[in-house]
Amino acid sequence: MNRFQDKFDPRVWEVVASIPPGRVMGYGEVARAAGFPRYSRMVSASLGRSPEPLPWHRVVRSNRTLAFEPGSSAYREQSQLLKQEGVRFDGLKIIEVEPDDSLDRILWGPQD
DNA sequence: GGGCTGACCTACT
DNA sequence: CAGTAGGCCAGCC
Repeated sequence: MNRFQDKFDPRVWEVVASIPPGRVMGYGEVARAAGFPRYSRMVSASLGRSPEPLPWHRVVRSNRTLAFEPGSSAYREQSQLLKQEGVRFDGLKIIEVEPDDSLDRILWGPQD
């Protein structure tokens, strides 16, 4: 009964909520992580119907571009939210900021 | 049942 | 690296 729930599946919710700030995941990646390979389209449908506020802006296409039409209000909103978290853009493509502890190491020393 | 749609993906050219 | 083609799955006529 591993079946995607109508409207919204809590497993998708958990996966999306677990994406740390400054990092992004593809729709397909989220689907796999939630246990539903090839359900990328359902992930997008779920995000729009989430009952709770989710960091939906951290979910992007597998090619590292946003899923909205460039210039649309949704696109601007998502890109702004991502930039606030330190994500950089090279035109339409996202330059994912590495988990980059390089700076942390300089400031705080090796974590280990 | 058949056909179209969508915040998609992979493979191939 | 960009563009195209075919595949995927649930929801709604």
